[in-house]
Formats: sequence, C-alpha cells, structure tokens
Amino acid sequence: MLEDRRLEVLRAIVEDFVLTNEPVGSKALAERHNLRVSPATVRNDMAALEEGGYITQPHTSAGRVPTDKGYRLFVDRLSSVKPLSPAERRAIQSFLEGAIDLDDVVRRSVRLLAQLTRQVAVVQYPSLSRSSVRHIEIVSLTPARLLLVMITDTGRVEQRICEVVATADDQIVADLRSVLGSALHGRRLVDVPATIADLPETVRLELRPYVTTVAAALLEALVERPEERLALAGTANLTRSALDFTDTLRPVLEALEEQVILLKLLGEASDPGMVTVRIGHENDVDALHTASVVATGYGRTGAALGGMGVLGPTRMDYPGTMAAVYAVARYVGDLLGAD
Amino acid sequence: MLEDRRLEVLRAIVEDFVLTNEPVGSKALAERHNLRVSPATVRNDMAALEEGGYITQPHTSAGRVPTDKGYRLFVDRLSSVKPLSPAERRAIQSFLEGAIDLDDVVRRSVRLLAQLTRQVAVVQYPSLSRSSVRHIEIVSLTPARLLLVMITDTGRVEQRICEVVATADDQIVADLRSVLGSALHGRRLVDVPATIADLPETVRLELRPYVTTVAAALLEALVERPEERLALAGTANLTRSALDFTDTLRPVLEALEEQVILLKLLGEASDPGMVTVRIGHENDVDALHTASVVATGYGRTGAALGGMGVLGPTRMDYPGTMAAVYAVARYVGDLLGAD
DNA sequence: GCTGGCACTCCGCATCCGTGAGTGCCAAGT
DNA sequence: ACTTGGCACTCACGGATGCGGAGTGCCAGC
Repeated sequence: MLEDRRLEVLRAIVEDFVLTNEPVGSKALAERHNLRVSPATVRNDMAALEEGGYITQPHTSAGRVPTDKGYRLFVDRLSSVKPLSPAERRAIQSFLEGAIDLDDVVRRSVRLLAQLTRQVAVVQYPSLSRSSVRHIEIVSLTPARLLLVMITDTGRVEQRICEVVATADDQIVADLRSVLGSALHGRRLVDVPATIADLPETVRLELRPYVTTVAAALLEALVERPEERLALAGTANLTRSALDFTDTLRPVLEALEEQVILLKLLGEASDPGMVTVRIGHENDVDALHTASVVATGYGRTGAALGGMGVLGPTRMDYPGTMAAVYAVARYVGDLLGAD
Repeated sequence: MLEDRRLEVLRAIVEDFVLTNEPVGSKALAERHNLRVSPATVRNDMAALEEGGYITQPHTSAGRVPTDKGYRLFVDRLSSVKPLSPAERRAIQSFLEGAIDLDDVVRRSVRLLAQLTRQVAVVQYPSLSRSSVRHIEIVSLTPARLLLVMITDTGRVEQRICEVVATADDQIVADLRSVLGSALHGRRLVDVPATIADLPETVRLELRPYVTTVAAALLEALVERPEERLALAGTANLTRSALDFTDTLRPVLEALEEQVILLKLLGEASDPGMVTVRIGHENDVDALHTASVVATGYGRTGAALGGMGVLGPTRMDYPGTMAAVYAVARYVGDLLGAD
C-alpha cells in the first residue's frame, strides 16, 4: 500500500515534469493528481524516493526531478503502452504507402518518426549482412574495367568497380555473370565470402583469373563496408529541449554525425517487436549522457532487417515515443517484408 | 586616397570582427592595423561607412559591426584569394583519393569541407539530368515484376521496380534489355524521354506492351525524381557561432532538412571554377537571413555535375572558406571527370 | 583634412534585497 | 504506524540600483 503510493508519486512526478519541464513540488502534485493525501505525506514519500535515488532536487528548496534511475523505473513498471490513435495509424500507413522504392521508404520513415515523436529520428537501411542476394550483374565499362552490381532481396543495390588484368570480352563477361549468378543467387550475404572462396577452382582455366579478381573485389566490398547506411531527421527538434549550447547540444550533434555511434545505438536493440529504451548514462557514449534512445528493429522477428529509433532528452514522453517507434517499425517491416 | 583608407578601415573591421566576434572600436583598430592615423580619424571614416550602410553599431557607444552590404563590398573588392597551404592541398588530395566509389567520394568530400571550413557543408550528388546513361540492366524478380537499374557515367545507380501485365520470360527480358540498351546507351538523361517516347513502335508486336510499360516506368523515374541527392555534414559547427536557440539555430536546422532549399542554394551557383557568395539577406529563404552561403559547382566547366558549398554565419572567414570550397570542388571534379 | 580633447551615452557586471515556492522536521491526531 | 498541519528555513529568481569603461560625436586647433 505504502509502496504503491510511492510509485504512484514517482509516476506523477515523471508525468508532470515531462509536461512542464519544471521541478515539481509536493503541493502541486497533491492537487493535480488525485492522490488523496496531503502535501506533507507526499513530501515524506519524496524524501524516500530521493533516498532511493529515483528523484533529485536541482537545488535545495526546489521541486524534484526524476533521475535516470527514476525514468528507468517508470519505463519498466509504471508506464502503460499508449496505443496510437486510429488517425495516427492511418497517417503512418498512408504516408508510407506512397513510397516508390527502398530509398524512399527509408526517407519517409525517418521523417515520419521525427514528426510523430518531435525528436531526432534514425533509421538504418536494411542491413546487408542480414539480407540475401537477389541478383548479381556484371557490366563491362571498358574492356579492363568491370562494374559489379549486387541487388539484395530488400531492394538495396550495391555497386563496385573492379579492374581486371587482361581485357574481358563479351563472352567472358557473360560467363562470369552466369558463374557468379548461379553460385550466389539466394545466398545470404554473410555466407557469400565462404561461397566465393573456392569458386575459382570450379571454373575452366581461362576464366579463373577473372573470377579470382572479381571475387576479391566482392569480398572487399563486403568487408570494407559492413558500413551500414543511415538516414537521420529532426535534428532541429534538439533545440526544443536543449538549454545551453556547448555543454548539451554540440556534443549530441557531433555524436549524430558519427555513423559508428548511431549504429551502436540501434544495433543493440535489433529485435523487432521489442522496443528498448536506453536512458541517460545507460548510453555508453559520453556525449549522450543527457539523452535517451528509444529503438527497435524492423523486419521478421528473429531476423531483423535493420534498426530504427529516436533520440531525445531524458525528459521525454516515453510511452508515446515507444508507441510511435513500435508502430512505424511494424509498418516498415511489413512493407519491406512483403517484397 | 581618402576613399582608399575608408576601404582599408572596412577591411580591418571585417577582419577583426570575424576574428573576435566583438564589435570593433576605433581605438583598437588604429592600433592593431597599422593605419598610421589616429583613432579620431578612424572615427570619421567609420561615420562615413555607417552613413553608406556598410557598418552599424549594435547600440550607441559600442563598436561597429559589418552589415551584409559591408561584407558584400569586402568579398567583392577587398578580399584577396587566400591560397591553401601545400599541406592542406595534400591533405585534400590524399583524403579524397582513398574513396572507393561515388558514394564514398561524396561522403568524404562533405566531411572534408566541413572540417576545413568549420562550417556546415553540403555536397550534391552528380546531377542525374547532366549525366548520361552508361548501362541499363533489367532483372526479372518474379515473372511479372522487373527491376530496372540504370547506371550513369558518373557512377550513380538508379533503380526502379516495375510491374508488367503479362509474365515476361527470359527471352523477353533479354530482348527488352537489348532494345533499351542500344536505344539509350550513351544518351544524356535529359534526352531519354524523347528517345523512349516512340520506342514501342520500333519493336516486334509481342514485345510492345513490355516496352511500353518499362518506358513508362523509366519516364516516371526520371520525372518523379528530379530529386537530387545531397550529403550534409558539420551541423555541429553551427553551435560555434549561433548564440541563441529559437531565433537563430532552429530555423537554420529546419532549413537544412529541406532538400529543396539546399538544392536552391547550390543550384544558383553551379558554374565550376566560379565561387559564388550569398550573404545574409541575399538568401531569399527567410531562415537564412543571418547566414551566408559559399558555393560552387564541380565538374567540367559549362557542364557542371553538381554543386557543393558551405553555410555559416555572415560573420565568416570568406577568403579562407572560398579557397577551401574552390579547392575541394576542383579535386572532386577531377576525380569524377577522369572516370 | 588630421588630431587631441572632452562630454556624453549606455552596456555589462556586480550587488542587493524582497518574494515565494518548496523543503525538512516535529508534534499532534487518527 | 501513518498521516497531517504547522513552522522555520533555504535559496533561486527578478527587479532596482550603482559603477566602470569602452566607445562615440563633436569641436577647436594645427
């Protein structure tokens, strides 16, 4: 009973603080939420919560503010999923359905997410390593220069130019195409290196050097570029919450320019259907110690195509944000999965 | 003689203000730059310059600050081109030479530009409309679904999925490929619509519906997407100069998310070898009235592949920025032109 | 037309309350 | 064992005040 009320107080603090961005005091709390107890009682509970490290006061005799730990408890135990309104769902659907290709899907998703949450949104392109080869094309640009184009089942197109030692005539290019095509078609990208390793030995002698070179180029493309692509939107939303420049905003903007960091944020949360939240110091990147990340994966359960999520101040509407991220990820997953 | 000194004073004001970000007064000016006249004289000149609208004072009895008009005069008549140091040139070259493909070139350029200028950098991908077709590929995904891939001479790859009414067997796909390939190979993209308009009539009856559909899809891809791609970097640099949030930074960040706006900024300055500067209110976008844009085109003179540039506060090191933009554009142009 | 001198303006900074919101603690009530 | 009202205390915030200094405009003299 007592414990229950304390949690209720914490929830009230979080909700009020998220709403007003001002430290919340005992009196206002007792009034606005019908806690049916006096401010004095609330004060006692607050003292206990502060003792436990869930809230803190910016300075003596100011209201209380949730700590990272407080938000964590809120997210884990106190927040109920806030379903989107039918209007929102329809908006998502219709907005995404207008997309004409993969690029467009990703760009639309990221903008949508940024608008819905009023935060910074990040969407990862379908991961190469998790998709498989739909088609391989080889085009000769000049006799000694080949262009390899690889198309994945998610619609991603990767290209790479490759120099061959001797000139390759049309027959050779055609042969190369068929050799690679039949060897790789349908393979998952992670399996490609193993598959092409001993490919040269299986072809006639004349073709061997070409296959070797092309295989090497392909390998290089796959290794040198586990580089996943990302789309970003809504950075302007950062100005909504950040209060000072050099301490808060700059480091975050800098972090957002680092693909590696962003990928890390998304990567650890890649299970579709499961929205993960990382709050403040739970982010191991220093620059993001005052930020929270709400992320999930999209695609088939157990085999995510990529991740998406939003980043905002710890003071954030978690239920709403989580709902939005979840919903968009689902739609995008359906859209790309159906292909 | 008199006129000369006034200009010299203006230059000194601009240089000092860019350096210190503080209104500059007559005394400091007379000391730091060897003008060989007394502060009082400088004051007279300043009064004249203010009269002419080149400088202004934030409040009575503060130093002077250049106006947009003042910067304009400075850029047009007072700034000498500041050549990059050999070290910088080498850095640019080696940094760009590591690029492995078009995407990489663009990404590297934009980061490089942001670092060199410490501003926000924008680079446009080689414009579709100005490049020509190197190769067209058609892949059948499912019998009724074709994937069109178009590769341009700048290395850009555009793709589009296309549904055909009846199923297309391998023979048909091969025919389609050869018809389109021979019709379009080497054509400039702007000429493609005209070329494919009457293509259906030239092929055997059986093939006609397919050609019609595919041609329509291609057209759609070209029309619906004059959409040029852009890369952006260095937004964190905005925090260096902007002083308040909602009035300065937010609108700029918002503007930066609008492709259309960015393209406009670059588009008007697309002549390679010619660096254009747009200062403050010369930008017709309201949000950028306190910003300056330094831009140029890259590629062959008279036939630019795309634009690139940086955006920063009007209080900016114009000579240095212009030199950097110019240099990077040249290298990128060479790199892509050589292909 | 340049220069020194002088009075003037006004920003920035520090200082100084007064106010009020909010707290912690305690003693009394249930 | 909780809850409650009362009370003294703390401290950020905002407005008022005062001061120093940088910078200006103007004028008279060189």
